Amino acid sequence: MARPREFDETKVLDAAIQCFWSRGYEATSVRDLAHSMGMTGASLYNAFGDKRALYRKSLDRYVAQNFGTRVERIEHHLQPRQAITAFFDEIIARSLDDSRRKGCMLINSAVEMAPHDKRLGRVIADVLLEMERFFLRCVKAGQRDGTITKSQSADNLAKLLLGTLLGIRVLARARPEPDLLRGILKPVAALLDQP
Amino acid sequence: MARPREFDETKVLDAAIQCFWSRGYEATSVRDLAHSMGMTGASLYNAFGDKRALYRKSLDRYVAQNFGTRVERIEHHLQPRQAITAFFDEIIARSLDDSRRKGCMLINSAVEMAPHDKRLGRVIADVLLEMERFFLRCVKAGQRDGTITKSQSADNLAKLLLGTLLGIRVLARARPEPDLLRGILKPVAALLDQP
DNA sequence: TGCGTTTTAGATCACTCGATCTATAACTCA
DNA sequence: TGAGTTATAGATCGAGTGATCTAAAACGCA
Repeated sequence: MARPREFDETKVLDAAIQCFWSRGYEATSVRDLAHSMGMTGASLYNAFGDKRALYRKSLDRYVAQNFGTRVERIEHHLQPRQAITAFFDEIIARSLDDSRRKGCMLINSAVEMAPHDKRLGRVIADVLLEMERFFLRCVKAGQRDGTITKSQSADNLAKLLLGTLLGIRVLARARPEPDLLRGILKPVAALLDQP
Repeated sequence: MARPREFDETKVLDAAIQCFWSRGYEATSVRDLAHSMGMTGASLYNAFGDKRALYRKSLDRYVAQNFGTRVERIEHHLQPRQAITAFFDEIIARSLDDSRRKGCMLINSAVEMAPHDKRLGRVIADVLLEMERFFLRCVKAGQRDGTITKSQSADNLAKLLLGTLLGIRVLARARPEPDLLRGILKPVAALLDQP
């Protein structure tokens, strides 16, 4: 019983993601956002609250679209050891095919926002914990079916995989060299495969 | 034959480092900097050029003070395998004893600045390459004296150590948990020690 | 068609941004 | 001491910041 919105919320959120993802939070102005989202500042504030709330919504959607779907797709279609390989192959391919070096928005957030915004910091930490749990499920399953080494605890191997993921993603922003990123992964893979 | 500066360049640079380190480049204003450095904006511009040039000088000094001296100290006083352990022990201790979660200014720069500032990006990439070379020297020496595995190439092991370093440093900004950071390192150490 | 509601668009708020100007103060050397 | 040089302090520049206000436009329902 009132005027409906002229914009598609998911579409304008995707535009906001692109802004925040490539420039970060501080370097993105509300005018940049409004222009890219095809709306005026007033509409933006009316629909999303303030800049920080818009960032939170953008990050939530980014995580759901990128991490959520990928984990589900990989975990349901591959054996545990292959799931880990596939996950990292995709990450490395993404990092190398990223001409603007945007990296991963979640990890960028972990660096720029987590220490200064308590609430956002918790969200980010939770997602990183989910990632660790994904790796942990893969490692445990792999240890059960004999495709992953039992020489190290599943907990520590999962933590190593999480750390390796962040390392690759961050390093790619400054040194997006195929040999470097793949070289990091090789000893890790060898460790997992060790009898 | 003119009026000498009233400030100590190294002291005001240290103050600038603290600003940029804890808040990042974009979120730090020139007024923040001038206040922390105990000088006016005009003097700041006169002495350092502009904000970006000041950031470069701050980062240079940060790297020289933190990375340069640590590498030299560790590499000259310890055996190669112990040097790697000591390096990471120090990094983890630093990450856990960092109540404001500032992390590593160089790695923060790699995320915030490297993709958007070509010149600074090269500087950062060069330092990361130096770090890789430090690890490479340690690994090669360790492989020679039998304290580090030869099951993996020294190149890849050095890359792994660099990636692990970045992973730990970034993860600590969102999840500064002792078990997590130490857990990452354990499988890496086991891999190095493998016969 | 008019009422109530909500979203628009554009102007504008006070403030802060990086950067600069001017005038004064502080020094060296002749 | 006075000429020349440089650093200082404070005011201020235009542009841009996040956020808000007002008024017009677009709907559903009576």
